[in-house]
Amino acid sequence: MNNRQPKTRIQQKNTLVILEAALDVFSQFGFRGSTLDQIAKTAGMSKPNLLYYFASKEAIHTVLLEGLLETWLEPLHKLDAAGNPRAEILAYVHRKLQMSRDFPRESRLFANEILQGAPRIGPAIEGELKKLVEEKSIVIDRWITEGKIAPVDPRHLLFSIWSLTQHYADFDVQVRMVLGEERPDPFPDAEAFLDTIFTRILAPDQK
Amino acid sequence: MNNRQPKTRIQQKNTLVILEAALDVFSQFGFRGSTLDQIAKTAGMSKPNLLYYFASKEAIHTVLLEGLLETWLEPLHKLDAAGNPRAEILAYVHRKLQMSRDFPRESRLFANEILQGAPRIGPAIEGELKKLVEEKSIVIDRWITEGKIAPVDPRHLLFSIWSLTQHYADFDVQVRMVLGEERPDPFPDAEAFLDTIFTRILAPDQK
Amino acid sequence: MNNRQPKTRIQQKNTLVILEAALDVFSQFGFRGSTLDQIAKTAGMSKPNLLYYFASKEAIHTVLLEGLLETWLEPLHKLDAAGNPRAEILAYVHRKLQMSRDFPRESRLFANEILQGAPRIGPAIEGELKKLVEEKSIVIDRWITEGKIAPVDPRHLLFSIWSLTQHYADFDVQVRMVLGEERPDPFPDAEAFLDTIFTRILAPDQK
Amino acid sequence: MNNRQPKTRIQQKNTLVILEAALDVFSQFGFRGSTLDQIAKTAGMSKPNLLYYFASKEAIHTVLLEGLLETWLEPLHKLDAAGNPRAEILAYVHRKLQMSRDFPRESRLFANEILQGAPRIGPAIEGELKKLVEEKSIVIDRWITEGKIAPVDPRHLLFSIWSLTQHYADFDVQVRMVLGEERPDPFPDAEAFLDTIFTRILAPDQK
DNA sequence: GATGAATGAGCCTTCATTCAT
DNA sequence: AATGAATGAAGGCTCATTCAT
Repeated sequence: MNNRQPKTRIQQKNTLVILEAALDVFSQFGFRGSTLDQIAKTAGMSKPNLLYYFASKEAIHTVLLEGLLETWLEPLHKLDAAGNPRAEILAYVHRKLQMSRDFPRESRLFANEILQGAPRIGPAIEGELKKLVEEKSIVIDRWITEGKIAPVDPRHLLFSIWSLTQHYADFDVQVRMVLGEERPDPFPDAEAFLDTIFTRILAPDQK
Repeated sequence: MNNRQPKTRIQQKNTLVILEAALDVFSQFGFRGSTLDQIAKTAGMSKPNLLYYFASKEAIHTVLLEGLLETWLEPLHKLDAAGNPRAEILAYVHRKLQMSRDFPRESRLFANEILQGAPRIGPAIEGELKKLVEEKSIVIDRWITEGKIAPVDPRHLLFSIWSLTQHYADFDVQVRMVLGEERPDPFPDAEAFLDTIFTRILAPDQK
Repeated sequence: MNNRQPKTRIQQKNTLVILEAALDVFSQFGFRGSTLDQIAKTAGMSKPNLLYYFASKEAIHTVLLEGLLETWLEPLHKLDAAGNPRAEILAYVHRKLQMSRDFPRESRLFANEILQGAPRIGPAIEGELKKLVEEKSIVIDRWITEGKIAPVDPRHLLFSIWSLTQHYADFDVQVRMVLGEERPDPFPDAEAFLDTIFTRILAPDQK
Repeated sequence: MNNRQPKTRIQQKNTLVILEAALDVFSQFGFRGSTLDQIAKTAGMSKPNLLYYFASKEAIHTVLLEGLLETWLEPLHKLDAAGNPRAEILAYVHRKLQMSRDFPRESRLFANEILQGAPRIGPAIEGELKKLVEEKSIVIDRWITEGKIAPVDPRHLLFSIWSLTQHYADFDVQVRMVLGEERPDPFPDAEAFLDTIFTRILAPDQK
């Protein structure tokens, strides 16, 4: 069963069920800390049946990671050099925060991979991500030169967007524990907060 | 070896060597992804000897975590309600960034624990950390009321400090990969960047 | 599919294809070292389809073995008490060598079974084969008494014929490796050699 | 535990116990047909303890095979070009038969390896064994030229010695079944038989 | 007549832990 | 204070077999 394109409906369904379960487990415990038993149990399937659909534990993990970086890059791709600078950056912040809300497990899967030294996704980071960051940094630098936004290191600006938004996915448990149960959903406040601070950071007429 | 206070020098030394090695390993692979073999090898010790000093794998991990939150809270404790508001907050940012530079493994150990759902450190977060955040939030809120800093959600302000500074430890691999080898040390730029943005965020006379 | 007599042509064909593939695999790796996957792949068939034709892995093996001893005995059966003694024995040697050339896999299947302690074919050996050897030994002993061939232990004579001829099937790999690639077919030389030595062994007028 | 030279007595003992047990099992079922469970049980040890002494199933098998070819070649090495031709060859036959009697499992281990296509010992056969056979074939050819022994293909003569003697180890089960329980030890008769036939084969004054 | 789907049992190996020295 | 020796439990993966279609 190495077919890239599942044929029957049951195959499509089970492949998705497995990936869903694996995302649950890998995003929490990392590759080495996760077991096929956990994934199988979460997927409601026997362990050998898992391996009927994927060749190995590694193969499941690889499939999950393969789609990940692309998904991760996409919001940054949309940053439009021709658009309004501040609006563009704020929109990017919003998109990233939206992803943390909608795909927190993917964010944690990524965080786990990086924490472990990016053994699998490293090449893609040194390749595609680095290239994209350089492209967009040029755009941001131009915006600064044109006086559209306040001067700021474009690379670290991007890092700050990543860390601030992904924090609400990766450290979700901590955020909720600290906020307490009276504030069950941190995202509305987070969105307002990020809006405020990036507006201040980028406002061009400052000293 | 359940003694709280190691007696001989060699015991003290070995205890430290083990904790050092365990920090290396746990911070990279998480609790479940790490093995005693790895720790023993890193510590240059036999596996049974490890367990002569600590009762179990769990025990080593616990000792590491126990000291951790305290270390993590300390810079925030120092935030002085009587000091200059902006200077106090910027100093806190500096201290936290300094910790990311000097103790990146501790930061990753913490990140791993949170990613896994904070099974061990959860109570401390819901207890001490939450309480401290509430205290300091009151201080910050007062500063805002007094017009010393610009209005901002104090809790999310703290989250932003944590995420922005810890990012340089937890995602260090990614940061270095994206910056490339021409910028071998990201921290000086990071410090300047964080200084800039927090100055703008907190500047009181904005709209 | 427990029918002894396959009905349709396609059934007959597939049964043969499976036995052919199984012979390939079993003769090389023995019963326990062989897998249905290997056999199915060699047969160009799915594993469940294999088991549609044969009840189990064991069943395939049994069918192969059942026909085997009969095939193995047949050349000895032909040893004619009324024929010319030396010619009869030499003809038997020839027939056995011919079988090593034409059915090496069957020979190796047999060798594997014996090496493993003859768990399945044991009874047939203690029964039919033993009986046949005793019969023919009496014939050979008579020939010796009559001075037609030189005196020799008839049982060990038969063993020697078996070992010398089957060696060219069972140890084929070694024989070819030792002879090297300049002598691609060992059988012509083997035939001449066996002819020579058995002629000398049986020549009656020796001291 | 990859030390070539076991240090403690218990290590020496256990290493030997394991190799002994592994020889039992591998010689009967081949590499793939054997399980660590069988070996562990035979050795009276737990499976993990086996792997404390040897890195893997493969490693045990390798150690067994490594010593094997050397042991197998040694009797042929002793074939002395300066000795009495017929006596030398008969002595070689005796030595080989003696080995079949004393080390039948080693013989079967070798047979299994060859039957499976010599995947591990192949190189040694194409190397050392082939070279030795060529050397000794030259010696035998000289003996023939000098009229000391009857003309015969020297390579096939060696094959015949191997097959005739090893047969009493590899096919021991069959030999004993055919001879029945009245003749519990086939070796004395075998020795006499081989003596007789090789004497006749090599007698120089024949036509 | 054939195959996709599924699994209990087993296999090799690793792991945390224990015991004896 | 330290390590060689040992193991029950678990982990990833394979295998023969079954079931449904």
